[in-house]
Amino acid sequence: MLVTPELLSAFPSLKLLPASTLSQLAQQASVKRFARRGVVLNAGEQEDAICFLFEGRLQGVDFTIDGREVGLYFVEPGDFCGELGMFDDGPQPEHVIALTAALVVFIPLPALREVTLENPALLQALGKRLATRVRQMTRQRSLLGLPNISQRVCCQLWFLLSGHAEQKQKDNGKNGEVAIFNPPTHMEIAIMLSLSRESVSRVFQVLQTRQIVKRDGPGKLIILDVDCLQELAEGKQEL
Amino acid sequence: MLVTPELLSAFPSLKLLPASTLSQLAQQASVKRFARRGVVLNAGEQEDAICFLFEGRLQGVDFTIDGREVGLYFVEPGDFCGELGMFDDGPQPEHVIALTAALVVFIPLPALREVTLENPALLQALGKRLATRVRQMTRQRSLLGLPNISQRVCCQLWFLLSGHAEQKQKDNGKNGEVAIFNPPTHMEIAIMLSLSRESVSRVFQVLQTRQIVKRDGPGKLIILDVDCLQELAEGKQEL
DNA sequence: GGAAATAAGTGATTGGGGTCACACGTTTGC
DNA sequence: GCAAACGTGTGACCCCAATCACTTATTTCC
Repeated sequence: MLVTPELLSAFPSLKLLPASTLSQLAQQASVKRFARRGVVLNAGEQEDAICFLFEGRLQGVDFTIDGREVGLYFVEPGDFCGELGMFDDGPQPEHVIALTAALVVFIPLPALREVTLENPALLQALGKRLATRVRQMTRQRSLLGLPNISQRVCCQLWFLLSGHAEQKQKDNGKNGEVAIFNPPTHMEIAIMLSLSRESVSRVFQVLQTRQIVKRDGPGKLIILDVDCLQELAEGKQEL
Repeated sequence: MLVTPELLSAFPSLKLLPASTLSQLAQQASVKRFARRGVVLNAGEQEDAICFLFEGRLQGVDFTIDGREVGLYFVEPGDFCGELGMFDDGPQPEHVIALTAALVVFIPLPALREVTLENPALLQALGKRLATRVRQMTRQRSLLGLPNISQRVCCQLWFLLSGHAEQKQKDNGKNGEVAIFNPPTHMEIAIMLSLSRESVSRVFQVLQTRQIVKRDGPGKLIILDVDCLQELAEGKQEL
């Protein structure tokens, strides 16, 4: 599949580049389709491109030494991943897999490096992404320190909510309802929080009977009582 | 206290700047002494400077919502911290406190930003630091997923070892001995790993009776059996 | 130097959450 | 359309690590 400059300009971080630069990048870029569970980036390998996600949903995952999967972060359309190599040539620290069928644009690192020489703004954008990532990881890290299990789960839900503010608000226009779209499965939440799947399931059970959240089919989790969820997340209230 | 360009050039990431730039930065920089436990950077505040550590030892710490302290990373002399603001103007995500008396050089962000316009290499250096940080956090994160407690502790020791490779090797010249200098206290290890202090203490007890590690006064932890520690860290051996 | 704070060692107790073992509904994919 | 895979709900059991409650170094700091 061919990559057009127009396609590239769909990405916020690339939009600021001059048209000539974009078409130059487009020539070296390639597009790849991934099936659900497809491996986009491999941990440990020195990847030679940054991946810009056009459609679908990716997740950064890691594996503990004993082989258990650990979810780290999500990549939504318009976002990118694999940017670490731009700065230190080190290996990709975590795997990136497709949660749904996905369309990914690969732009080789050397091409991008060349561009950054004349466009420090791009370097700045990549750095900003890294900074965001560090902030996210710090938040996530502090989550794992919580001794109370339900608080951990509620906090994670809270993060998922604030992480997708755009989506939430779009839906807000309809009837003020707040929801998480494509919520992680219980298993995914469990590995994100170093819990067992059953424990997550039990917490959800309580949240549902208490009318704090409600499932609306797969792919949509409605938050009925946002304030309560926040208080649970902050430990001001016990479940 | 006055900041000289020579002082600044002691920092690897600044050394690559031209002398004129350095003296320009030096004029705007300031030095501050901190006592043990002094607060160098405050979480939540939009700090306006990057801190270069000249001497002493700093630690990035966070607090869980319920008020417990969580150790995140260490800053050693020559290194810096507070670089996140360079990229996104966001608040400092975690506190940075002095573990020992420390001497810190503050360089205001605006001054640094100006410099990066002409020296993308500096931006690259800051980015590299961020990248390293992401890698560290990823490793640390995967640590927290380990179900086995002793493995967690051993893994952490293993990280501390590889993190200070320089120090280790310097000492290696003496008699092939491997050691961790200024090791975290049991309490500090506990909060890094979301464990109780007592549990860490008990793991250390076993490690010592098994002659795998040995205390050499405060400030030095000798690793007697590096291979064994590695196997414990990797879960190939049970404690 | 002596008091106070900090670090570390250790046993007893206990309860939270992991694990196991199922049942059940819902997708996915031949 | 049916089987297999996946996601979820739930009870029983039980073990491991947190907690508590001490003691004993070791540092730090007036």
